[in-house]
Parts: sequence; structure tokens; C-alpha cells
Amino acid sequence: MTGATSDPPTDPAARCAGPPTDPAEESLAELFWAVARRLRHQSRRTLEPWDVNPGHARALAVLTRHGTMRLSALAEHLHIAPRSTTEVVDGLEERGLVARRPDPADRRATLVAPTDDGTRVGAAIRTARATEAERFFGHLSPTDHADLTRILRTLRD
Amino acid sequence: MTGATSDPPTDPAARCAGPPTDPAEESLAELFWAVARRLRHQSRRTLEPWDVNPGHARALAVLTRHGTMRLSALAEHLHIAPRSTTEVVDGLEERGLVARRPDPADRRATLVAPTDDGTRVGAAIRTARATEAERFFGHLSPTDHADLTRILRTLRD
DNA sequence: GATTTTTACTGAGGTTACCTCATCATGAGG
DNA sequence: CCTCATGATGAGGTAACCTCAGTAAAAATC
Repeated sequence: MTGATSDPPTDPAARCAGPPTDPAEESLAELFWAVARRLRHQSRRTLEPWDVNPGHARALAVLTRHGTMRLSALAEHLHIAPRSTTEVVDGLEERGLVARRPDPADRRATLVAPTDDGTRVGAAIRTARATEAERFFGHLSPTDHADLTRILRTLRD
Repeated sequence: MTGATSDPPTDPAARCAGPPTDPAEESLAELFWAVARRLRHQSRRTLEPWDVNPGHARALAVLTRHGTMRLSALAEHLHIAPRSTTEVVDGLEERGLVARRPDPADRRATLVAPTDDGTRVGAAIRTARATEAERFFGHLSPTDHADLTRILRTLRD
């Protein structure tokens, strides 16, 4: 009925900083969030085949990019609390994408390493992400693409 | 120590679709999310003085823009389930920003109307939002501003 | 070398912002 | 009148975070 309840029967992150609801009086910020919303949905769809959520994907990306690291280091990379990282790693471990192993240099610490499967999936997701971005941003002319990059970089800093 | 745990002692929404973690190999999507992150933080800070969360603010904006409406109608505007809307309205009512009143045309329904205070706060937030956007996007040259608007509109549709 | 302090992870439990399902009026159509 | 649909809400669940307390081990201090 509401659309939000029936369209995606299982989509707990249906929003985050939602759209304007009303096309009139559209500010740049509203526009920005509308685009963010689309990107987020597409991203979610992209990840579906691997049964990993965005959090898992981010962690796996860090691990395949930087290699084995301590759980605490992973937490810093992800900008989340160590305790939360424990849970993300739990999820990835359940799926056989990473493995915990004691740090030989410090018996308090655990090293988290991508498994072979994890490395493969990580690479696959990376590729899928690139394709997704291509589909999303690919419609832009080269000039617009460059402009957008430059402008976003300005806004980020 | 981790930065994430000590910097913002109370910021449950520290992320949502995080930053690249690594400046190298920055894709447009990563850039986009980095900007989104900044915008979100700034938005949160903007709302602090009124003790309303983004969800409250969105609901109040809809109500001050479109006026009194049924709870279910509000749910549709917000793209969330009616049950969730009940909770948002509860929050706003607690703060005295909206009032429930029975719909004379249908005794099952409740009308939600902004109070005088709600209207005032709604307007104030609207203004603060505009200022915030000015601060955020104001650094852009008029050309960049126009380009960004045009490009984002392309991406949204 | 023993004691204190710090650090790395994790169990327990909390919060936020959503959700579904069941319930209870009420309204609408046969 | 009776059945079915609808509007709001109680009850309870989930995801992704969080803090705090505890345990074990390392590091620093005495």
C-alpha cells in the first residue's frame, strides 16, 4: 500500500536521509540525497548474489586490499568500534570468507585473513562494483564525469 | 584510541555507507559517499539545537509544507510503514511539536497537525537547513553549482 | 621478579530506526 | 446484518551500531 512496505519486502535500510518527497523546491541537498538513495539501492542489489551486506563487503574490501591484519586494525579502517568489528568478522567467518588466527607476535590479538574464497569473492565484488559504477555514472559525458569528480572532491575537503 | 570510539562519544550513526578508507584508487562512488558522510554529520549538527533527529525533522517538514494530514498519509510521504510513523509522531508529540486529533470524517483515523511551536520550529529548521546548505555548497562557483545540480538531476532520473 | 597498568578481544546488554503481524475499532458493500 | 477492508497501534523482531565489564596477556613500574 504504502509502496515502501510492499515493494521491497525485506529492505530494512529503505532510507537513511530520505528524498524530498516533493519535487517542488528541490534543494541541492535534497537532490544529493535522492541520488544517494538510488546508489544505495543499486549497491544492495549488486551485493545480493554473494549474500553479504554492505558492512561485510566493506570489511572484505579492506582485507583484500591491505591483507591480513588485526581485528583492531580492521576496526580503525572501517571507522567502527572494535566490538562491532568482532561481529562483522563473525559474519564473514560464518560464510567462510575470512579466517581468524592468533597473532604469533601477541597472544592477545587475533589476525583476520581473507580465505581463498574470500579473496575470490572480494575480487568479484570489486568487479561488480566497478560495473555498477559504470552503469550508474557511465551515462555522464566525459566532461560531466570529470566535473563531478572535481566538484565532489572540493566538497569532501 | 581508535578515533571512532573516542571522537564522537555519542554518535550512533557514525557511518552508513562509509568512506573509502584509503585515498588511493578513489572511485566516483567512494567520493560520493565521502561527501554524503560530511553532509550527514553537518545535518546532524544543524538539528542538535532542537533536539530532533533526522526522522523527526523530515516528518515536521512534510507537515509544515503540506499541513495537517492523516498518519497514514504522512507515512506515505515519508516512505516508511504506518507503524513506524506512529513512533515518529509519538516523538514529535512528546516534544509538543505536533498534535493528534481525531479525523471527523473517519473515526478510525487520526489527523496529525503541527502545533504553533511545531510550525515555528519547522520554519527554523528549514532556515537552518538552508544556511547549512549555503555553508556546504556555497564554496562552489556559480558554474559548479549549476553543473552539480544538472549532473545530480541526471543521475537521479 | 612481582605488581600495576594498559591493551586486545568478546560477552552482555542497550539504542535507533526501521520492520511484520495481530488486534481493535470503524467504515463500506452485499 | 454480516463480511470484508482499512487506520492506528500493541507486541515483538532485526540490523548495525554502541558502551561497559571481564579475561588474558603484554608492557611498564617498582
